[in-house]
Amino acid sequence: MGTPNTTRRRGVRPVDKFDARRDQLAESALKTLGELGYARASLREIANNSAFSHGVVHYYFEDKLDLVIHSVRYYKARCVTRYDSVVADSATAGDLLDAFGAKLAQTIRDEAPMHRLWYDLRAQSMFEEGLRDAVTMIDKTLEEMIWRVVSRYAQLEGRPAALEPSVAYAMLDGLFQQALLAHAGGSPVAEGVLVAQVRTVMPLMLAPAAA
Amino acid sequence: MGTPNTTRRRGVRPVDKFDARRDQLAESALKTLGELGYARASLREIANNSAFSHGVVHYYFEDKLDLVIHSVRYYKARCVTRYDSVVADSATAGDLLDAFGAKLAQTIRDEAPMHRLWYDLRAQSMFEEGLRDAVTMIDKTLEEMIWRVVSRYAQLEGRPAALEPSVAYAMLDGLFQQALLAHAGGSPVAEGVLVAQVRTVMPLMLAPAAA
DNA sequence: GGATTATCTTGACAGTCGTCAAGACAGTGG
DNA sequence: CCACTGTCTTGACGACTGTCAAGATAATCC
Repeated sequence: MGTPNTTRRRGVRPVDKFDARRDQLAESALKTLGELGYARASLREIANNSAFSHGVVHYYFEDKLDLVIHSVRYYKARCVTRYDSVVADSATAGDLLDAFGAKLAQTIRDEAPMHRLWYDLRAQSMFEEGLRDAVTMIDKTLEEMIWRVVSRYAQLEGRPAALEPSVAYAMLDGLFQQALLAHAGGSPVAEGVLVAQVRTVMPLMLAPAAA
Repeated sequence: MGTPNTTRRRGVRPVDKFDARRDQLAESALKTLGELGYARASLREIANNSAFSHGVVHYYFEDKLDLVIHSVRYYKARCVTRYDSVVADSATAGDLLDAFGAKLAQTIRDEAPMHRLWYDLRAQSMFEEGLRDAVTMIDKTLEEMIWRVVSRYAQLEGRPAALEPSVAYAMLDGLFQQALLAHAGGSPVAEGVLVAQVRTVMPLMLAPAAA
């Protein structure tokens, strides 16, 4: 038997070969989790959708929670930069709204499974203590991601934002969630509706324009 | 063996004795579901928290989904009138905001398990086709419930609402969900924060006051 | 009261789950 | 070449799941 799972630390031989496998398993886990959700995605099914067998999971992870948390952290680390180009490349407030809307629509279209998994886990965290810390942390980084967009929008518009970051995030997240729900229900116009809604709501987040 | 479960129809003997037991089981199911969530609440555990044994569930319900859907429908039918007194009893816009905030805070405090269950089921509906119709329908009635508050608020304020019902609902639902998350995480101020946030956001939903 | 129905309990079924341990295999260092 | 360590597979365990069927109990009707 080799050394146990996550108690393994750098400094021993293969250094990051270990972490690379963890990420590889995380990738496969995300595929299955996005398909089936947290509760129905068994470790056997996750392993089946990978190059390995079901026993290997416990070689790289403490337990199912450890795998799931690592997986969603792994995903959100990439996902959190999704809107940075919107902030960087927009020269006017109108540009920003267009780019933001386009990215939101694309997210609904292309990454629906990942996001329904996120909402699943966030709800589970209210039941499962072990998920709470990771979820809270990720939610905070999402809030900061959204705030970069909103504050840049305020800057381009020349008016200060009138809402706190947490409020802006909660509102946009609510809209996004409804759109995802509609998309999951088969609505082909969910993304378009979301874009229009965001265009309506974003101006309300800034201090009123001087008359 | 008696007649099967839900294929039973009125017109036979006990008429509503059957439905009464269904509601009684739903009540017990809600207790367990609110405690454990959808995935971990087994039929045996639900029956244990009731006056009956685990086999009786299949006498009154087709399967687990049937029980869960009936339970959450049963709850939301009551819950959906929760804010009607806010609408009916408020004489001014300020009164309404106070009453609305107080009810929201009370809901977070007293009915947190029911609402985390609701968010759990709504997320599950994106994975489980069988939940989708019931969830969509309930979500619509919640939207209408919120809209009664918002439109009454607009009326008292003398300004028309500037948002569609779906947008108003999504925004407030997003705020409520964040508050519930914080409450579940142990924050003792979650309700108070929510009240303040709602006070900030509600005016933004109306057309700007004339200068 | 007896017969018939409705209701409820008990016990079992076929699966699935997370977890773990024993051993196979590969690669490396001596 | 041997020993050793890291990696992975296989098979098993106990527990739990939704579902169902057979029989006990209670209620109802003739």
